[in-house]
Amino acid sequence: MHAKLKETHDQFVEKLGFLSSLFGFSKIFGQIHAVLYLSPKPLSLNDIMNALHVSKGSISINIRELEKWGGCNRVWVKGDRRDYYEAEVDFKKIVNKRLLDAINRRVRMLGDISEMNNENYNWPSKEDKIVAEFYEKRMKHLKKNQKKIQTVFDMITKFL
Amino acid sequence: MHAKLKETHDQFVEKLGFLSSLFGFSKIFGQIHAVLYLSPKPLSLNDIMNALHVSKGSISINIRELEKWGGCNRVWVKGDRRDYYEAEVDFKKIVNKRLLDAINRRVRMLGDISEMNNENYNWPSKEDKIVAEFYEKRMKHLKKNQKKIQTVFDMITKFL
DNA sequence: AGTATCGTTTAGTACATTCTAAACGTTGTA
DNA sequence: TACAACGTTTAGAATGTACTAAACGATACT
Repeated sequence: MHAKLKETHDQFVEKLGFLSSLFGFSKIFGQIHAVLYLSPKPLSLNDIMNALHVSKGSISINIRELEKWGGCNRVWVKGDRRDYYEAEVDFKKIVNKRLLDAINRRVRMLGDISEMNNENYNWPSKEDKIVAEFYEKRMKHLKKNQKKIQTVFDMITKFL
Repeated sequence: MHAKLKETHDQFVEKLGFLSSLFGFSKIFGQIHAVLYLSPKPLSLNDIMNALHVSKGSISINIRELEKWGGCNRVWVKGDRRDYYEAEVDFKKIVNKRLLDAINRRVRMLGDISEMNNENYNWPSKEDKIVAEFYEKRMKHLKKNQKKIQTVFDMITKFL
């Protein structure tokens, strides 16, 4: 392959790997997707290994993670024992499959926290009652904001 | 303070710390915000230190990080040398200040990557030309999706 | 001036993460 | 049945991150 194309390929892989790490995934995670994304045909573990120069075990683990997140699909090549993978290019599928779910779980977690409350408790001291009321105020405030975030994510889900 | 309130407090701190770590921040980062959020009055470094039982240095670093992200404000208490902090409770401010910027930077990075191209290059071999065309196709596809994501984030910015 | 109290910085350490290399079980093949 | 090729798992190493404790400079007070 021409050196110029190799350079384009490698730069793309590197940048997507970096971006992947910024989003809290591992670097290889993004790099594997990049390699698959730039390949016209499905690739085996060994192919990816040669492309990235990382150990087989590391790829094995990361590609399953990538598959879980909907970033690639396992394809069957007739007469070949190896597993082949191709990049999932439908952005909608990638996002919908798990990403929005994951974020949603976190947003709902906020809602759960805001459910914590000490209302209707008979406080022995007056100071405690004041603190309890302040906490209650905060919890309500939190719940309000959580609902707003929830609305935003519902909007996104519908838009994509 | 009543044991029941203490428990509410500590659970809230723990959960927000956990949530913080899930979003890629440090645990303490979220815990500090939680402590400030549940305090009716501004707190000093020492106050937070006592509340969380972590070293002063660690709090110093993390609270400045929190301040950068718009999660708290430094307030001046007349006649007191210490720095005091209070939680930023305006959710809009927290998000707008840096969070959306940070995400936007990443989204735009995707756009930059899609600008990589080998168009109008005179390929010596026919195979290289085919690969180059495939790469070009992918870059266009990437750019299309990047624009979609960009639109979503513009929507969010306007909504919040 | 001398001292005490701030917040910051830093060197070292504990911890978590992520990789490699090798062993492993499984499956197809001679 | 023995062997080769495959993907997975795991122990250990390398790396990165996050904390503590202590030193530090700056500031207010006596």
